[in-house]
Amino acid sequence: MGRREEKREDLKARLLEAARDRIERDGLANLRARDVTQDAGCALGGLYSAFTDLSDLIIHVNSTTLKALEQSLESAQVRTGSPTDRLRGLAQGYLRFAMSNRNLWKALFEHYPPEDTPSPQWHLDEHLFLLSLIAEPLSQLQPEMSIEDRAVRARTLFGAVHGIISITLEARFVGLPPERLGEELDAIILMIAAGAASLRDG
Amino acid sequence: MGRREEKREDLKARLLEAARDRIERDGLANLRARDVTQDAGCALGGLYSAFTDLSDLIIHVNSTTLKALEQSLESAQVRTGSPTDRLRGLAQGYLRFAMSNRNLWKALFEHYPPEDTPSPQWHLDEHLFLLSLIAEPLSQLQPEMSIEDRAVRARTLFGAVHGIISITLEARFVGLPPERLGEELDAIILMIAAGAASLRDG
DNA sequence: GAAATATTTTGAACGGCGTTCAGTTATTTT
DNA sequence: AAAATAACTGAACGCCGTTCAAAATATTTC
Repeated sequence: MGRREEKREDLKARLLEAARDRIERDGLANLRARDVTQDAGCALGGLYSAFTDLSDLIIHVNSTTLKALEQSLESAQVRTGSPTDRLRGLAQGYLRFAMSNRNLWKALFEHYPPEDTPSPQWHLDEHLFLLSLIAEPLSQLQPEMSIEDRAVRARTLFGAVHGIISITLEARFVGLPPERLGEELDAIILMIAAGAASLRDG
Repeated sequence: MGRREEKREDLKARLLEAARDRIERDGLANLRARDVTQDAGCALGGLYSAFTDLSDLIIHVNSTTLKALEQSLESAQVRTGSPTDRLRGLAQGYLRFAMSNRNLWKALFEHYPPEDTPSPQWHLDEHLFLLSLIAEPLSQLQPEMSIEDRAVRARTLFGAVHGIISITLEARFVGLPPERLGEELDAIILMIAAGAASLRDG
């Protein structure tokens, strides 16, 4: 029987859960290898038999966070209504997720892998669903745009929405009053959609 | 004579310059107290007589970067032309500064002070010029808006522009192709301005 | 099932880091 | 010039991620 593989997978799962819980509770900056391995019930070195290093473990936590975000955005009714309303729904859904999973969400962007080991391609690819969710309503809003241009524009829109949310929720320097985040986000999407239509139709 | 104060100020200046150079060359993540003090020609402990700690030194570097950004944005001809063009100029100026001072610019947002010592108020206040630069053309674009709402909206616009630039220049996950950053930024500003006008005028 | 072999788990030890502080040196005061 | 005061020095501390020889455990062989 694959008794060995079983235990290995079990250890990975326990470490993943322990790391996730720690990040959720205390934030990524307070994550310690010693804490995680203690919570997972293994020795310090065990981390390095299950994962490459702490960065690899964090990437796997971020991977589960991205899957939860994907679920959250797809289960919202963002596939109905006008293109503009769908974009608004996406932005509000992203905001809702960020607010109710703040530390996990922040960890998505706070973690910098060591310079000699960039994020693996499979993890980079996990972000693409975000862009396809945006690109779809965009194709109705700006049907004359090429697919490539739309892909670029989807990234631009994500950057704008993410930027507004993150300067506020990271609570650094020039953030908005949090209670106005929702309306401002909505206003910007409305302006962009209206502007796109107005520039398109002359 | 104030020989003591002189030397103290001289040490501060040397440390500041050394830290700035290191950040500029190698990025904030590679800044080391031992490197900085060696470059500045003092012992390791000297850092802690001139500044509270390394975080304090970084904040002072970021302060000089903000002043340079302010200079750069104000010397650009962003005080002429239509409100929309002024916003476009600001966004392009911010982009230009970020690209030609990438590591210093990144350090503005990469540095997290220790949790028990948040950024001092004087440094938070140094960011306000950005908002006032934005708020001014905004007051022409949306004259019916209250001052408070405009201040909030200025933060929103900054977040959007900064977000688009930073997801690209930080080269993580969902960035744009860098060569299209300028045009996308411009397109978004144009859409927002056109959208604002169109929603305002019906 | 026992011995031999292969694999995993363990945690003390390592090197690098920011920070401290007692001892030393330099400056100012009397 | 002596005393008083401030500044500078760098070895030492504590914390961190990571390694790896040794111990524990699992698997294979006979």
